[in-house]
Amino acid sequence: MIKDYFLNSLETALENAIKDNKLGAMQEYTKGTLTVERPKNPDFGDYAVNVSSLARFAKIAPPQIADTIKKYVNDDDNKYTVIGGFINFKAGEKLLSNLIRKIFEKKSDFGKPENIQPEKIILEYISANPTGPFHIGHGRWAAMGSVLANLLKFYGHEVYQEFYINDAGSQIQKLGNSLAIRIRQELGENVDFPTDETERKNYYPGDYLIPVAKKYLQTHKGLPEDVKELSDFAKKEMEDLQKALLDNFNVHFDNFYSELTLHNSGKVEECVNKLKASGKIYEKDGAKWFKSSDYGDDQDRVIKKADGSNTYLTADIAYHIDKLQRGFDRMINIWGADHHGYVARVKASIEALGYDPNKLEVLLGQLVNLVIDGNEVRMGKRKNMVTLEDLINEVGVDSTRFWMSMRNIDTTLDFDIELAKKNTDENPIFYVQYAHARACSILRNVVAEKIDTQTGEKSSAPMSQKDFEQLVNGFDADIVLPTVETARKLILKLEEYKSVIKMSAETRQVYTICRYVQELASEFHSFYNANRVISDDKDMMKARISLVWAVKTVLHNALQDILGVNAPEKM
RNA sequence: GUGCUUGUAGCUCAGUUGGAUAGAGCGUUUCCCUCCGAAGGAAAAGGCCGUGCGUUCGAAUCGCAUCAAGCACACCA
Repeated sequence: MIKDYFLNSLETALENAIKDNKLGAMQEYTKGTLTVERPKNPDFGDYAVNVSSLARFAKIAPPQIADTIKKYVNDDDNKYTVIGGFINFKAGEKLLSNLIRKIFEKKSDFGKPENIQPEKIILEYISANPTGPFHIGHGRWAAMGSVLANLLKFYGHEVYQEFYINDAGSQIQKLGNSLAIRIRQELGENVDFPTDETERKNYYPGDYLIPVAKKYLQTHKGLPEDVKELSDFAKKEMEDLQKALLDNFNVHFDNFYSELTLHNSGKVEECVNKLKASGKIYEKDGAKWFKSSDYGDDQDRVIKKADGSNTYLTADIAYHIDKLQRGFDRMINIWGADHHGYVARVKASIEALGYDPNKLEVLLGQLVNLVIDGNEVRMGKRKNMVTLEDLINEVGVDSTRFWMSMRNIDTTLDFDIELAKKNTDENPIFYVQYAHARACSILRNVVAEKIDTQTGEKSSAPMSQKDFEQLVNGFDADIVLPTVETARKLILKLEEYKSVIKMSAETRQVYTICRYVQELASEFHSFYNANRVISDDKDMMKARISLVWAVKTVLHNALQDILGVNAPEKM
């Protein structure tokens, strides 16, 4: 790639200069000191290296170092200029056109790194209670998680996506009790949820259990003797609902892991025993405590309550140990920021049980605010609850996925419903999809008969289908040469794709892909407005068609394969 | 009170790991279709990078302090 080529060229020049002893005491210099950046001012060039970082080794002023290195560069195809301590690089036509050839060669693999250490990763996200519908906050984890999974897979890792179902504990009983009330209401009884606030907390008074009650009565006469039967019924219904929604949202898990099976299999008890054996458990006030403070947690945690039951943490420890025992190299969890206090204690338990706590990587995500009519509506309050399903129905799958992924995970996300619905450039996903559709449209017109709207006269297509296929399948780098100068910025943006993928995958920040795709679309729209693709100049036309095809390919890859949204050919 | 996250243009946010004159989009103003999708493009205006010290050749970026916002501090899950 262009960037690597430039860096390589400078590094060899530098090494040769050192060999000739032109740069003073460079013993401490190690390869990798030089980094390539984009110059702020495009007049300087396409890429630049600041040699100031070498000054502390060489004890020579940066401009002089730059001059010396430049003298050792042996490359006539590209332009090197020195300004102050910077060596600027302007790629020659050959290098630019080769980049386009690369896209033609690699197609959907363009941007994939050549040699990375593949890891076996288990990615856990959403992990909600099966006690109700998803809210919009879950939507952020769903979108980000599935995009991250796509990204890491594309990057070369093996990714296993898992959803941990919190189906044990008191909330399931609450669910059953709530369903019981809904069923009695269906049977005509005059009952309702308690109005007293503290008592009401023992129920889920949302409307969503009404259809579940109706469904239950289709196969059952009335209330069962044991409320557990209702709990199980409602739980199953909620899980099915959640799974169906995820499917519709283009989020696909490899496994749904039930917390309950963890308890029933004895794995939780086993875990408690192992912790005991490690000597990190003590008793206080009738409960058993894990000395997590020995491993950096700010206080110790209860592992077994005074009544003999396990805490949520205990199960979660067992769950993470189970992941490790299944042989994963790395565990990545996406958790809401409200769980941040939880990270230290889980890591502590992993370490106490003899595993490497660094294998667990927790991505803490800030929450989502809904913006309606320009006003922020804070989520979390029950009365403001908007379900993910409502949101998707309102703004669509693609827009929801994109909006949920487009911000840094560390910042609270303002989801503006009105904007996300718009079919204009105010809505970034639309802008990007439009660029793709426009590229497709041009490629269609290239091989289509032209009809004059005034006279109705038909004229032959600018290019035959056969010639077009030949162009796309047997690409020759020289073809694109005539348009390289006019498309410099666009080609450089295509070049950037690989490093965006790399950075995004390594920092687990998926929003950079969303940004990139907007920037590429923007460069493409500019190019389109400045240059006619279809023209009588056959060489120029071929060159520009190749370029449009390359842009379309990269947009398509990023949209469909990574972001999991449509790359429409028409809209 | 303690911990985590965030303060950058009127609004929403980037800032490639410390480098050249601080960057986009929206909004505002002006211009661009006889012609491949104007659902687009070109340009202008708009900044004490929350505040104050410090670290060094050099800070939006690192450190300390401080102010403001959000979240969390259970034998709940």
